[in-house]
Amino acid sequence: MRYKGKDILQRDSQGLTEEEFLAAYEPGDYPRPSVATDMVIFTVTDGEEENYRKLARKELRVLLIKRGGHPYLGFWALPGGFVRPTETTEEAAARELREETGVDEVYLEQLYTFSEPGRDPRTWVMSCSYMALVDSKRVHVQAGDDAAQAAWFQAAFRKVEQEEQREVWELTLSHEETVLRAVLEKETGQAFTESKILDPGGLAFDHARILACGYERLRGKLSYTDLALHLMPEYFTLTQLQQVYEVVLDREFPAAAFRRKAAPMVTETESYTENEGHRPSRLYRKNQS
Amino acid sequence: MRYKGKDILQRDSQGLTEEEFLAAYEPGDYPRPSVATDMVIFTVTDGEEENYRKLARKELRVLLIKRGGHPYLGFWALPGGFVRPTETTEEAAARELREETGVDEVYLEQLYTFSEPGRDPRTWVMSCSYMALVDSKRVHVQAGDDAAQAAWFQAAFRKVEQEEQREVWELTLSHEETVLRAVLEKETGQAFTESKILDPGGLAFDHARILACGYERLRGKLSYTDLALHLMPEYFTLTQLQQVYEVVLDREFPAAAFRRKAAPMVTETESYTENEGHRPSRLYRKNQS
DNA sequence: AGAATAGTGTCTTTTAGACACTATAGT
DNA sequence: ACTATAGTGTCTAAAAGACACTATTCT
Repeated sequence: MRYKGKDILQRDSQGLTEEEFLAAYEPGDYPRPSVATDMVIFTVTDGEEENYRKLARKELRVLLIKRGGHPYLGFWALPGGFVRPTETTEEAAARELREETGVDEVYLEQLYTFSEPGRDPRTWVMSCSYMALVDSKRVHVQAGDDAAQAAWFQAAFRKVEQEEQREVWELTLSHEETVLRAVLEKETGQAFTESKILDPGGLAFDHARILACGYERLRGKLSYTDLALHLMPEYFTLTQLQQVYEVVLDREFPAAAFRRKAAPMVTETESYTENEGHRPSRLYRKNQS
Repeated sequence: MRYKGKDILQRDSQGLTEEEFLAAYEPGDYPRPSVATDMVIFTVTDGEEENYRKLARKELRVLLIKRGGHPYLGFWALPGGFVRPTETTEEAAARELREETGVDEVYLEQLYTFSEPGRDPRTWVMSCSYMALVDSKRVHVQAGDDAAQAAWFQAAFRKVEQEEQREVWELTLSHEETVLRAVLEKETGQAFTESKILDPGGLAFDHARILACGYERLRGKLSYTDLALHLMPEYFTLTQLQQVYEVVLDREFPAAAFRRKAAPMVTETESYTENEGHRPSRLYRKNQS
């Protein structure tokens, strides 16, 4: 008896108990979709230092994989793969993440399930998408089996047009010489799940929309959760944390107010940065728990 | 050419163009799950009036269907059904909603995709869940084909225990003589998507968890969006709107502050309530757009 | 000394809540 | 006149931003 209070002897209109029903059950020939997971994996890295005593600017990066087979051969795509019958979509995502980046035990959050019948030209494929936040120091990218090439693209996401009811957003992804520029349109007030891809900009499938959803979720939750801490290494300064907020939200914060707001979610340590060419900064860590 | 800038003549490692590849493509025999949608349909109705001149208290209600076949024969379940290959999950949800309640063009939002392999004892079934918000005046419940009985259950959702890292929540659903009481446990800070069902309380499958997710989403978004307006009829008073906030969030608001906050999302009309046994109240409507 | 960042104190502005007060139809 | 709700004005408290000022290490 799987279920508290369930009357296992109750019979249906055919006179069968549930046990008998399940023993006789044959999956009908309703059509079934393939279900894949696609992942938006975010990390924050240091950009170029301009000057020995200036701090390095932070950059938000996303992992993309260059497709080595049809469809979308040669296009850049989010890492992902098919879900197996013995695992949840989240376990599938965690498995893919481990295979692609070698990291385990990272923050993982389901974004949205995309199910437009024509989104994969091969067959009926739904994509259950996830967002992962990883500390760049723990990542070692490995090209997977079917991946021709994997790279961390610097990401930017900006509103480029604002009309009465309609907004146009541009997602720019760059890695060395390669620059991908996707353009999406959405209704004001609506989420990017309903957005229209005006230009996929070299991204495979509907991955521009999935990326936009990941960006939107990250930005939304940053303000009212401690999500940003999952992007930080074990020890970090409050200025580094502030820079992560600034690069993700694409705006600046006054230092005094930021420190007041950040204080309750971090724990102060007795360590300081050294040899930075200026006053040392106290190191903090995520709150215990 | 489906895709701007796509080089349709590029050949893969087998020497095939994408067109040739797709023509030759055979869906492999990877196992595929069935995908269903389950819907948390919320509405707000007037409770009993105690007194001819007192206002009726608002009640939050959820539509449940009594299962007429195995598995979970006789249990109460969320309305739902399987997704067809020609539609998105959202279209499937809208179709179910139309069949069950006769309403069209309502607010519909994807919640989460549940994929635990054992969640349906028949076979591998993922559930892409949706939340719908409908104005109770537009609803006419019709029992569907496979539904023995459909009913609007009054819903309440409360935290009943709070420990260091763990919270226990109780979901109470009542309709006439029937009272369902589900109990869920979750980690503090985590969402109900990851919660554990301690007692399903007479709800089928993992529907207690799906309901909890719907409640959580509704509560979360109420504070920073105009979601509540989808639960309102065309014309309503600010007090009615306030009551919707109060019944959903299970707390009271000071009227002056509430009216300040609500003002920007509604448009004032020149109509007033009549024959209420006290001072008439101005009627408002959702903002144009 | 000078550069660059770390960190704090305090003033102002904004927003949410408290609360008293006035207004008005219906019986 | 009384009941119950509608609606507003104003004070207070809390939080967010502005901004000036001090502190500290490395070159």
